[in-house]
Amino acid sequence: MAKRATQNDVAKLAGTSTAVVSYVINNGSRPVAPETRKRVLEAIKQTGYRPNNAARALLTGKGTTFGVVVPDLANPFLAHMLQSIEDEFYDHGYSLLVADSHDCLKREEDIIETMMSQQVAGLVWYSVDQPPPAHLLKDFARPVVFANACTPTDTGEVAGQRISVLEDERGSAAELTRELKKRGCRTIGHLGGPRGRINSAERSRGWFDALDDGSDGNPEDHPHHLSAPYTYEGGWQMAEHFVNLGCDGVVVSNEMQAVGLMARLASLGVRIPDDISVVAMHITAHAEYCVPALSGIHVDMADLSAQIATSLLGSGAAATIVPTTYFVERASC
Amino acid sequence: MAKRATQNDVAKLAGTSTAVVSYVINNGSRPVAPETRKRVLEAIKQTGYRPNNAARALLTGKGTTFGVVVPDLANPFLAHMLQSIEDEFYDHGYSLLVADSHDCLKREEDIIETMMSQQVAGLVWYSVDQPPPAHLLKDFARPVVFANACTPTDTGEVAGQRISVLEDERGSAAELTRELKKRGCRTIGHLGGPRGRINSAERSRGWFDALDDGSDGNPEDHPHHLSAPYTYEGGWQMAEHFVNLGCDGVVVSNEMQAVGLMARLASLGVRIPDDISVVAMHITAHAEYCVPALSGIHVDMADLSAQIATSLLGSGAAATIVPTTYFVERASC
DNA sequence: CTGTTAGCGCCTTCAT
DNA sequence: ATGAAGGCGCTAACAG
Repeated sequence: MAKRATQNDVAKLAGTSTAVVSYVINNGSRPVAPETRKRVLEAIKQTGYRPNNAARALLTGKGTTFGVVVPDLANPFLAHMLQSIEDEFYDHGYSLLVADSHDCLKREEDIIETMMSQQVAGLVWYSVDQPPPAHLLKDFARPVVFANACTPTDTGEVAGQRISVLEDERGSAAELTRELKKRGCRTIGHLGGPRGRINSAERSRGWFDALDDGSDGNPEDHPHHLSAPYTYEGGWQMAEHFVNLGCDGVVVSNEMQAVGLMARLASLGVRIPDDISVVAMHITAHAEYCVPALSGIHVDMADLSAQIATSLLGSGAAATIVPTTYFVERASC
Repeated sequence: MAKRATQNDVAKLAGTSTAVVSYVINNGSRPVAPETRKRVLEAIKQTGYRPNNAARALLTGKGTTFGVVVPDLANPFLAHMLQSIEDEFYDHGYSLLVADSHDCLKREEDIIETMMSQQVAGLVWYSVDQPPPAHLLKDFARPVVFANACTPTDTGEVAGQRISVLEDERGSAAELTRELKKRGCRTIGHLGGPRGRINSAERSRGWFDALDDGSDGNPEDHPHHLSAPYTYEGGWQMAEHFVNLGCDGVVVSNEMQAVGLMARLASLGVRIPDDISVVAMHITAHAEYCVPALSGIHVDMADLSAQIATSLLGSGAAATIVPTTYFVERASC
């Protein structure tokens, strides 16, 4: 095992000191004579030297790595988000530590702890529950983005900057409902996520707002409201219920659910959109290739990740991020 | 910014030395008096101490992080693979550094370099091209899994252990083709990945084997062979060509392509499987919820990641991994 | 402009 | 069973 070359090796070969090598690497931190720089670069090439990030992180207390925590890597929306964020951070020379909480609070806790241990320079946290257990971040003196905040997260007194992504999920769900109404749907149901989650509740509330059918109280208690996990299977299971309820339109809170629901409707011989229209929150490229193509709310992910990167890397600018979203009409409604 | 507690703080509070704290953490590296251990654990809790992984990595030269490199995080197959690997490594207390090469060689190179800089303890590498540019790993004295090796990767003399995932893609593609024949398909086309990639060529070869129509030469030159990127769009674009070629069956080399292809066929009014049957390589949970449900080759991902983790963590056991695959029949054929 | 030096937090001999 | 001390590779002072 050929040991990896160190700054020392390079310095020796270039006939200079390790400090100068450091200056050359961190291009521009200190002026270096062009001739010396050249010798150093040559020596680096010769030895195949690569800086040791662990050492740098130890010294500066700040790694070149950001952490990303999501509840389900196999969810196309989150996969897309991850990809987009990775892209952005790659451009800035940072790496990503990625973890999947599997929608489990206990595991999420563990992951956050580990990330802190790993000296990440910051965190993107798509939390399982809302509001996120921000106390886990106590004296984590690095910026954190709450990727699914919905509502400003009260983080109290903390060490590092805290940024919330404030998407108007309620407004979007209402918009979807109105789009269905506009197309003549009379009985519009809603498929929400697991009960008790605040972001799911926001979407239910939006649907309820636009329904405006005179009913009152908790949207989740409305007869046309159903709940399921954010999975294909979840949507599949609920499809028949909507048919039985006599719905001619469904607002689905998640793309995976919508795909499962449409597949089941097809197998039941229910026509989309003739018999039932379907629209969904947070659709991805996948939606365009459903049969029929799925309509719904799109998030401008490139824009969102750019904003996330900016706040995480920049000097503590905006404390909230508002994603750009828009309704995309396709054949499903 | 409350500075994070160090071993020193813990030692002081427990009235002992940092060495003992270290012993306690690395449970069992050295015997510690039960009573002392208790005091130390108490002090850890009090101070909120968390080991600094950067320091550990610097000292031992080996981090608690593994790298994963894939060409497209938004590809459901790869997303599933990533999730499965993450799961496995989480269980063993390791974190994952994830990067997306975007199917770009230049970027892949860069990523590999970065990962080495980050002192990863090993690498899972789903390479853009085949064979992978293994020279990038020169004197990387850690285990590496070539996740899409197809054929044993000749790595010459290297520092660390090199493991190849040898899936019989050729055999699987042939199996798919035979399944279509069995169902009465007469003119079976193949949609391959980008030309020139060896793993795509393997699949084409398998289709060609089973076609057995007396034609000769390079499968990619067969009139019923088409190529497209591994995307939804790629499949969509090619659908009409297969219709024009008079195909009544298509073996698709990738799930995303298959989804795009089926969507386009539906929009053309072509019935699946009555007019054309479709089968695909490397399908995921998604396939079950296509309309119609997509048939194809499934990879036992839990098994695969377990094997990957074992070889990466274990003491240099198997140098090759053979994934378990099986054909799943659904409505698309 | 360049060299010297002092640690960052941790683990691992070597003593005790 | 425990403590003291050295050093992993690097950067940030501080000299020159």
